[in-house]
Amino acid sequence: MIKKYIKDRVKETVKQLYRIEREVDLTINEKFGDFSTNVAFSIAKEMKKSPQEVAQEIASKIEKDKKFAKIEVGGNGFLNFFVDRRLLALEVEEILKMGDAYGKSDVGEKERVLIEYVSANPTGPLVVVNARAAAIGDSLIRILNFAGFEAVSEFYVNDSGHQIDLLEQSVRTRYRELSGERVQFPQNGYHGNYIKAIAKELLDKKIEEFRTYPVKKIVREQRTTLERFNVRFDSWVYESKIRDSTLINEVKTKLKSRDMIYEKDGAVWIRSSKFGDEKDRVLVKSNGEFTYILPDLAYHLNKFSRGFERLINILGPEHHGYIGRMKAGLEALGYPPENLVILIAQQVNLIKEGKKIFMSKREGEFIPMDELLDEVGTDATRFLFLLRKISSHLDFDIDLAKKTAEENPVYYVQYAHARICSIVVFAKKMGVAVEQIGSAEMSLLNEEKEYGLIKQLVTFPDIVEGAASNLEPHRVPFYLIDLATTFHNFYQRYRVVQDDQNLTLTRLALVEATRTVLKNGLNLIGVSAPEQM
RNA sequence: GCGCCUGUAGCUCAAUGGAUAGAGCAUCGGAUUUCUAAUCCGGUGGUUGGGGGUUCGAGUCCCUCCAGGCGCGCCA
Repeated sequence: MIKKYIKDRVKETVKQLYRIEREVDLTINEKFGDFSTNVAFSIAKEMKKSPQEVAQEIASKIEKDKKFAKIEVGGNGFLNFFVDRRLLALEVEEILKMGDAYGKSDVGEKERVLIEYVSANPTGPLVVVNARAAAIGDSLIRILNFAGFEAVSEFYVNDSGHQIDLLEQSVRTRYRELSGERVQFPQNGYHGNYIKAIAKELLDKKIEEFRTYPVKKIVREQRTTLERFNVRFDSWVYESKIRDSTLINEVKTKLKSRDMIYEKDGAVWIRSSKFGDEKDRVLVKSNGEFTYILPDLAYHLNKFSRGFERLINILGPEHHGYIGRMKAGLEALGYPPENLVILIAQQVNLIKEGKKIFMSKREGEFIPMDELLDEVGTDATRFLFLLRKISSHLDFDIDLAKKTAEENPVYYVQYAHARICSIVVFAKKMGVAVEQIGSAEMSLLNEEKEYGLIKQLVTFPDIVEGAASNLEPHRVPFYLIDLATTFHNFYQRYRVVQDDQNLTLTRLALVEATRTVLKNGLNLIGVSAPEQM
């Protein structure tokens, strides 16, 4: 907990000297000591002193602490800490002791968060774009829970409305065709082959159920695909249930009592423009049907009523217009809009044979997620999608993905893990008492590369915290690549298993700590940590 | 026309407002009698789309222009 120690020490000193509270961030930069902070800059402004002056004051105050070999003030005002080597080495013991729990924290303060993602219409198989949302959502859940939040995942099944009517008509038509009738295919119907397969199944089983049967089957298949992708939802909520409940009326009544709805042109409107939406929206069409807004508001109210403090929705870019509407709607109902966070996972352009593919589920042109998993694999696909910020647009060349599956950095990280496993196996074979690494003599660590590895390891908890509080899962795989690089470099330069038994045990402890962090990190992004490759 | 997202090395992408903008791929050159060469080391490669501003400090924030993507329905 050396980083925490430095942070606390600086915070405490700042408080004593200037009577103010400051958060302290530590960064690693090889050129400037072990850990650095820029805390003096912000204080300098308030105290009307120069950053160097402030940094010097803090440094002088801490200097007598034996835990630091040296504290330097950079020319511009950075504080650079040089940590006592023995202390750094002890961090390895800490990691081994914590094991699977290393990196966990309680920054989330048990905040109850619901993440809704994928939520694809039950009108066809999941496609490649869904994989991006799935990878992001599932990893966020894992990261948030590791960081002390209470995060739960949910899939909302839109099993009502226009698109389901179309699904029903499409299946019915194919069924009749198969029965030998000549029928016209519905306009805007779903053309995919899976529709014919379902119709065939119905015919074989002699079931004439064109609505609930296809929906159930498609949802079941979507779930199977997600499980293949290491994604499991805590709950599945059906739009039909929300519509049937008393919730819709509650929303209407509540809006009415707050004078948030009115009638115009035979339709019922919500005054969403009062809360920043571009314009008012229709809730009930003049033909009496609901638009999607009413059930969606009811659904979000339902989420809040289950005790969630923050709702996170992961949506595609074509839905960004939805943000203003939904927030305005919630505000009209008296809920603070900032409790709804909508993450737009930017689009995935599929490139095949150098050309962008126009994807339409309705026309039956799309690449199923299952095909991607067959060809690229779960680990590589997850890593590939997570290796980008949520807001970054992404051209996904499926041919290249297949071809470069072997060059995927995920294998680089996994290889580091497998390598360590094989070192341990080798050590055992050589008669090293591997089970005693817990009591290895850490002061035997003596090389800068060894300390460099430790410094990288102790950064992991910060990475998890940062990824959680900023909702940025990509920080984890990037960190893992860095860690693997540091490890491979160390491995190339120094032998772990060698003549000196004590040093062997010490280095085994170091690489085992590395393995622990690699494994914990891979687990956070739902990627496996193989013991051999 | 209005709104959201994006623009960083040849390509794909990083960089809580912090020190000399970093990785991978590609390319060029090296490393293994030893725990996995799916590895390591080094070289080449940049006016961070253009222009202004804010400040101790801007790839990051503000304004403006340019380019690309996506939205702007009583569809979801």
